[in-house]
Amino acid sequence: MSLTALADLVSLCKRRGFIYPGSAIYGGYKGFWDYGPLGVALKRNLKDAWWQTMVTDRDDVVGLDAAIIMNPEVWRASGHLDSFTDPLVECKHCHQRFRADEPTQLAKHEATHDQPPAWTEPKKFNLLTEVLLGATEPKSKAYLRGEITQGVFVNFAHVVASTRIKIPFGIAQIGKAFRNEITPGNFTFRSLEFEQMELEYFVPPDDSAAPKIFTQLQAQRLDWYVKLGLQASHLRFREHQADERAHYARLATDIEYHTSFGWKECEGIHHRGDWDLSHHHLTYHDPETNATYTPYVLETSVGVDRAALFFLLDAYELTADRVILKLHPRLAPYQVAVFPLLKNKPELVKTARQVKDRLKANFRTAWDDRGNIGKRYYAQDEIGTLYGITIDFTTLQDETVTVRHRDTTAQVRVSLAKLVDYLNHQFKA
RNA sequence: GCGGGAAUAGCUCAGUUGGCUAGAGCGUCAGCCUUCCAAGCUGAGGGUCGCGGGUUCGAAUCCCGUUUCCCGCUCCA
Repeated sequence: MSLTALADLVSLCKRRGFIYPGSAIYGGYKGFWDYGPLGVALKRNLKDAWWQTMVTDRDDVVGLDAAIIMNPEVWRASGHLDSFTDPLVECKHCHQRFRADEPTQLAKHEATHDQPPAWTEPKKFNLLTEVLLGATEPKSKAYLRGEITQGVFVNFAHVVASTRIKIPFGIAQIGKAFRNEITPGNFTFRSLEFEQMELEYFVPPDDSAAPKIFTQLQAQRLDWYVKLGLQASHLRFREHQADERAHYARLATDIEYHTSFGWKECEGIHHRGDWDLSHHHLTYHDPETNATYTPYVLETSVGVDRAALFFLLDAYELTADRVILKLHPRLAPYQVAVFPLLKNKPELVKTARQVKDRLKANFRTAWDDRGNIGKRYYAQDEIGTLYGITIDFTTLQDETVTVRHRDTTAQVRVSLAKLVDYLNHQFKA
């Protein structure tokens, strides 16, 4: 299957209310995006699915929601004030910019010029976003969190003390993070404000056991995407080489998705060792062995906006006569839509309303009575609604409705009494 | 930041060598029609032509500045 062109999706997202450019009426604002009615529904469904798998379904994981702004000392201890920077140099011949700390890339570029290499002095870009706090001068400088992870570490001892959870265990969190990216772009793929879903999993500092758990985590995470409908052939792992790992990582693997603009990272899985807890001077006391140690941390960090983008790209299908968004029932903004066959026949509209009211208790349900029936099918296909329920004149006689499937356009008649069961069965399959 | 392209209605665009009240199709809304796969009928609403300055009797159109978007390069959710 061909890859979805990003421009097609951007257009659909704006037109139908998934994602709009940020601050659009003032000309936009680079690196920021707003989610419309359908986009926020998709994103919420995605986060719910993740929380279900990573927290609710597990006995060894608890949730957390830490503050976005923390004591700046957190970022000093975590190493982000020093290491969360990209030293860049610019080639004086062609003005292209490169990371100063990647000699192989620099050498490769130097080879493309006949002239001797000429680089500008390295310039540091700290990715942390500064904020000024305080109602009166002088204000104090703080930072918007550059990753949500640190909120877990600073609460590690609280969670241990206030719950009865024991290592191995995890703390999960979903929330916004901010980075002064040098070049945002590719739609929502890289933006200055973005949302993350992360699990920090604490294990004993055992160098033979931890990598095994790390490997299991990789497999679990890949499986999550496939179960929610991403094509397995569009996903892959990419191991980080030693020289590209983040400052905290002992092992790092990305889950990447195949886009029209290349294989792009969706999720990072890191073996953070004891980097964070030891820098925050945190230890764990094992009540059974009476030992005290600094646990290792295995982390999985999903970019929610990236995942949403990739699910949209993967679901987008352009056929000869329609656009279909083949979203998984778990993720689609609407699961079903209810139509009166004709809107100028009050008895059809009244019955359709009753059906809609009944379904909305069980499913995310849309209503549409514009134009004609084909138009409504088209419009619902385009936003991923799985089933169209049409109330027609036969419904008034025998209490059956037409159920039309998004992907196949096949129709079956189902009795109103069995409709909820029928749909539940379809969504489970 | 550098190179290239662009900005006119919600979307896709037209707008002549500067010159009538800036247009079209689609979409939206209202009404009509329509007994299952959009693009039938009638009407309405919607734009200080990205923003700021300049030239001119007159600027969407010419000049300067600026912002934003798209493609490429470095940026590890």
